[in-house]
Amino acid sequence: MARKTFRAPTRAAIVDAAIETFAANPGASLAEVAERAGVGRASLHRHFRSRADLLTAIGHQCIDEVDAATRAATQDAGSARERLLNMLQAVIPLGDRYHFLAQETTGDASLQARYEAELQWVTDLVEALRTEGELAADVPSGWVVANIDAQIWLAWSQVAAGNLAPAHAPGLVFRTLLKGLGS
Amino acid sequence: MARKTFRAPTRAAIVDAAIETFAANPGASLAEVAERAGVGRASLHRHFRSRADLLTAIGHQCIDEVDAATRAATQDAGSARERLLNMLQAVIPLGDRYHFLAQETTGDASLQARYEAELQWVTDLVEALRTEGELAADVPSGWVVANIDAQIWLAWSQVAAGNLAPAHAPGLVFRTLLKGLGS
DNA sequence: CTTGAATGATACAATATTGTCTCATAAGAT
DNA sequence: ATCTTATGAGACAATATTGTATCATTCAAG
Repeated sequence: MARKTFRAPTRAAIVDAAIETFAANPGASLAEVAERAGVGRASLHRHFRSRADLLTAIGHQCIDEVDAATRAATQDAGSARERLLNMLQAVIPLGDRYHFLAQETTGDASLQARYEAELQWVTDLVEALRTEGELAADVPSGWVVANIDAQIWLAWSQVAAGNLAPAHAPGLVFRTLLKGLGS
Repeated sequence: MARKTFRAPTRAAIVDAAIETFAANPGASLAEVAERAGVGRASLHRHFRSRADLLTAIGHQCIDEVDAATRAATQDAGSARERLLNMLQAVIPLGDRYHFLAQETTGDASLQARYEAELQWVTDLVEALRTEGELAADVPSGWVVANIDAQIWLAWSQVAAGNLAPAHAPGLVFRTLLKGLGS
């Protein structure tokens, strides 16, 4: 009963390890995941009946984290512009997590709904940016949304590869999105 | 789709089918590839000893195509700015091909060398852009290179998804890269 | 200390994939 | 027509992965 509260959160450890493992190689075996989690393969199957179960749990975990980080970072923002920058600062470090939201196609309906809600949040942000005159009129909103997604993932991978300082990443993405790379 | 020759040699047909198949699902089986190529699985193995062999052949084929398209499109360009736009026009339609260059990690040394040469071409282009004053001083060249890669793939996938008109894609990417999405 | 739940190790069956092989056949060239 | 070559179909072994089951052990709670 209360036992699980105090014991090491093996379930969460497995999900964490799975996110890291699958981020590096989506085709990785469950044995690799278990090893990375420091857990026997049998225990993994005790927590997650099947590979699909694990993938679904990963999806929910990722949305939980991204949701929480985004909400906390943007609630005090005044303008959409500020909301974008704060969101970038919060989400870029979660790049691997964030990537799952866009990449992994799961059969779970509730997960799909949550992902679309997340996408809608970004779409709303883009519309707010447009209303505030931050966006060029001839740039489609869908392109802006796609670019935000891509830049978050790109920045994370550049940071992970050691090509970009973590502190500089959000500002650089913000600048690239709104003003581009030109002089 | 018009890329497919209607009476291609078997080997080329297999490589084409493999590119399409693996672009959609990198973990696809060789049976799926053979079926898509309209070829028996045994024949596939006659042309390519192993899965790794096929992947290497795909890599070389992709670099061949991207190389040829890039060279043809940029040889008459006067400025680096023009070279960038011409390159985007040539390469974005090859998005699936292009993606392999960045994604598939192969053990083949010669392939690796060719990929790095391709990367160097882009790096040289970026340096030329900088020399011509097209880039902001505070934007690292590595970030520009990474952005060009990402935008090519993004534009291709948006076109493939029907969210972006093929004719608009290169201009939109060019504009996004240099001036961003802001007003 | 005793108990009960969770775990690791291991064996196991079921399945999918890979790569090799054989054989009969179709297509093309001479 | 004959010969050569590539092919498709299928059998086959080897391997990897998945999911289940068993058993001894650990560890914390009572």
